[in-house]
Amino acid sequence: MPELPFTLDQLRILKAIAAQGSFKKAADILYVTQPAVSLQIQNLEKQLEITIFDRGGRKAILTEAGRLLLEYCERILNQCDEACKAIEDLNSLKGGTLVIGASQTTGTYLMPRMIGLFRQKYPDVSVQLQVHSTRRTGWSVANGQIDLAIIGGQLPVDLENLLQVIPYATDELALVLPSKHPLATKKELLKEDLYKLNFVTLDSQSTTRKVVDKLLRDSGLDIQRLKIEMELNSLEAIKNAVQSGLGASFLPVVSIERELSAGTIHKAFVADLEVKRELKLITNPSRYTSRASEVFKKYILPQFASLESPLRNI
Amino acid sequence: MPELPFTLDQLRILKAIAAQGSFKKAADILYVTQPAVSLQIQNLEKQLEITIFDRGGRKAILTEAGRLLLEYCERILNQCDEACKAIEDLNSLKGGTLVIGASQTTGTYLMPRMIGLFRQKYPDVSVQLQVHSTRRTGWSVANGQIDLAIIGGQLPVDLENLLQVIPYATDELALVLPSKHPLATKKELLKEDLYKLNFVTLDSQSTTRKVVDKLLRDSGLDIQRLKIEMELNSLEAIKNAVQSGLGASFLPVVSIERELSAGTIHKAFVADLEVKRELKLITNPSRYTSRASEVFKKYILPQFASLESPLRNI
DNA sequence: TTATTTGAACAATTTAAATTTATGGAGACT
DNA sequence: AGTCTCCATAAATTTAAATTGTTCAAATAA
Repeated sequence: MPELPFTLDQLRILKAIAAQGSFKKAADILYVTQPAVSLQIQNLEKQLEITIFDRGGRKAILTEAGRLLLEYCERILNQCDEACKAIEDLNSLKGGTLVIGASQTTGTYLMPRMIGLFRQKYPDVSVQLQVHSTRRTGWSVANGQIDLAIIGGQLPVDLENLLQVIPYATDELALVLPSKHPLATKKELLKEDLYKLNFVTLDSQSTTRKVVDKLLRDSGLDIQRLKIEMELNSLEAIKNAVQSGLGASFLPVVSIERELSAGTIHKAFVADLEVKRELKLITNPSRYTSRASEVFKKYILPQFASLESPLRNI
Repeated sequence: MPELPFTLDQLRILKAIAAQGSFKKAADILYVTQPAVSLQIQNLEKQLEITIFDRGGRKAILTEAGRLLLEYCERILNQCDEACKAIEDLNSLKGGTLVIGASQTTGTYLMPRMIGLFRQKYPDVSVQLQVHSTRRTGWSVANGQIDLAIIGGQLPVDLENLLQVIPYATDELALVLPSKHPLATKKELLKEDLYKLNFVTLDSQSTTRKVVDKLLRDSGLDIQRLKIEMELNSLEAIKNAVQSGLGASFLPVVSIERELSAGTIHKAFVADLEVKRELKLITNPSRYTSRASEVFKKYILPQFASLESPLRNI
């Protein structure tokens, strides 16, 4: 109801006249006819109940009220230009924020590399990485706090239906032993051998632990018979424990690349046992996808995706 | 040429939706229908090539780009409101500037009182007083540097036609003597007595001086025979000179009110001689008249105008 | 001076844009 | 499921703005 007493077009015209000192020249610059300019200024004067220009002589000269209005006019138009520029920057990825979610594993070992690559190409987009449980990450994606996320665990069914879940990569969980362990010399272990090992595991709440337990059970192992030396809540801590000879563990291969090449840890093969989990990309299809998110999904993720991932076929 | 990518109305709608969290509620508040709101936002999104709202759920939620735009939006709309307020203040005389011109005499003795009265009623209007020669004042009024002026001299003819000249008041130029002067005792002087006096006058360039000379000449006096003791360029200086007994002078009565009542100066009457000049109000009819100027002319000036002035009949 | 030019105002017509009415579809609440 | 709310869409109407053509006044030039 509180009608605005002027339009941006009118302000633009006002500015042009003030700059040119003439209605006609302003009209030429704005690519309209002179009467259009006259009318708009007349409307402006009528609505504000002021006289803006002295049109007596050859030049149009601002009145006091006109000068006052012009000041605001310039400020307003400047703000408009700035707003446009900001929006353009956002569109061309020269600004904005990308919020990525990840589980402990991917957040620690995969994301830093991806984000590095992204920031190299778009240094003006700030990226935020949120490492949380699969469950919490799922909810954050659902309500828009996170643009996209990669998870390794299973989503609650309600979220599963709400979100777009795309298979992204296979994360192998390798059995690792201290490099000086007696069994480290064997080329291939048997499942039975596992019962002889002392395990250092993640705590039983963690998604990764649950996944490992399930896969071992599925392959016919009795996980109750496995000896658990200790439970830790950090992969790094487990790695250190294994390297110190405290026991064996199932760890994501991405997390032990460096230790393997340094030879400080041993990766064992177990016959007829593959402990693998699917990493999945989750997004919220019912929400706006930012340009940054779009680009990340299209150009960054595929470079790290496994060959079978749908993301490869873009 | 560079078309604006949005209108103030669109920004207003954007703000309302953001505040209400709903297209419909925003429409209600703005007293338009819901489709009008939807269409405008769609136009905005199309023109800026961004998505502004996530319309999935029950609430309309801003996207990142939307939040960015909203920031600017609020700033712009605030500036608009401020501009309106400033203009309103100007209209209601809660702001603005009034520039008044005056000659030495009126500027010194009359204007301060008038301006005081004006400022008492409209303390928010700043008033500027410019004391200049009649000629220069006339030109300033002509080209709009001065809103209105009161002059005592004769304008050049070209200006006379260009400007509106209204008789304002009669300024009597009284013959004043040192109070101890021998002739100060006489009830009435004769014109002949003037030749016996030593005069302290304004310098010959001043308008007041010219007016006095002309009037004396018109009344049959030979101004060559008048003895001029000295020429000063300030009325105050002349007053002091007269009080010190250095000579006589013709001074505007308005400038010696205080001295007369204090008895430090003597006002003499000369038979068959009236030295009076017309003070005139000049304005520029072809220029915009500010509200302040209007009010000053209408309500302040008449209180000091002589009975015959047209200003009285308002 | 008169003639010519230039800039702004005015009126009527055309063109464009925004709003409304009416309707359909998707999600949320009972 | 059924209903309700909210937003999108389409066609029609209303409203506003731009253009064309013309007049008028002031400034410039002959």
